[in-house]
Amino acid sequence: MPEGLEAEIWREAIGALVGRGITRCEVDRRVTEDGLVDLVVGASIESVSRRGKVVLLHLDTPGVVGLHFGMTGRVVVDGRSPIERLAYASGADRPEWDRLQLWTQPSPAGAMPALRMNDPRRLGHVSWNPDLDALGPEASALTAAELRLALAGRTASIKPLLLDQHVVAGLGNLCADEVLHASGIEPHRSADSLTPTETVALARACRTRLAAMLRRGGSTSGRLDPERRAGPGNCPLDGAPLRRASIAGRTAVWCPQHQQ
DNA sequence: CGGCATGTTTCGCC
DNA sequence: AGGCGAAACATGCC
Repeated sequence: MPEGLEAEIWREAIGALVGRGITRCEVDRRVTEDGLVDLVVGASIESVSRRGKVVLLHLDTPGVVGLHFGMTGRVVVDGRSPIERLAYASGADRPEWDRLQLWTQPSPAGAMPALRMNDPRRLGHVSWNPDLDALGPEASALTAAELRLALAGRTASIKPLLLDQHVVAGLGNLCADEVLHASGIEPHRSADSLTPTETVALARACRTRLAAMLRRGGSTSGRLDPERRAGPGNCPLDGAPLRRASIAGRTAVWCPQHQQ
């Protein structure tokens, strides 16, 4: 489930913890940086931010906790899940899948943790002072100039490049298909074949489509999503049968009619 | 049972 | 050297 949009939804929800002190922390050591527990207990959460798909808890200690969600991670804040509809998790939420639990003062009702990250597949991780320098520009605010620079000299297909967080940060598989669909670019196209007009359109699609999908609930709320679920259906823009193929190991869905 | 999954890192091969 | 694609990782679900 988690792409940059889900990270943004969770960032906002975790904002409810700003000003609280961390009284207790339990982690799954297999996905947590060594020593993190001792560093966070006793600290207060000063702010919560996001970079790409990473949610950042800024502490007064100081230091930063980075939450990365992999493919199946999700967040529960004060016992509430900010995203209810989980395509891959189908609502299951077993205690043995908890990878991080934070208790705070003030605390929510009962003895429940204020923040819990639950991740069955364990591809997510919890880091201390994550290095964010290598990340590309933010997809949700991507300018044409930033995209042009990010793609300069690259010859690979545009779809896998958009998924590379060093090139652009925040896009996942569903959103990458969505912005290519919206800007009329075929996913196999090599980056150096894009015209200036296409680059402008693609950057704009990142801003407008991601904003629209965020309002509608996240990365499963794109125009392609209903078709995607039911098998590659028809293009919501022109009705042509959608095509599905694996590109660089990930499923791509596109419209052969208007994506050239 | 086989195949697939909203992600990242690592490994060979150009 | 640097970029690319495939494989690996770990686990649940259809």
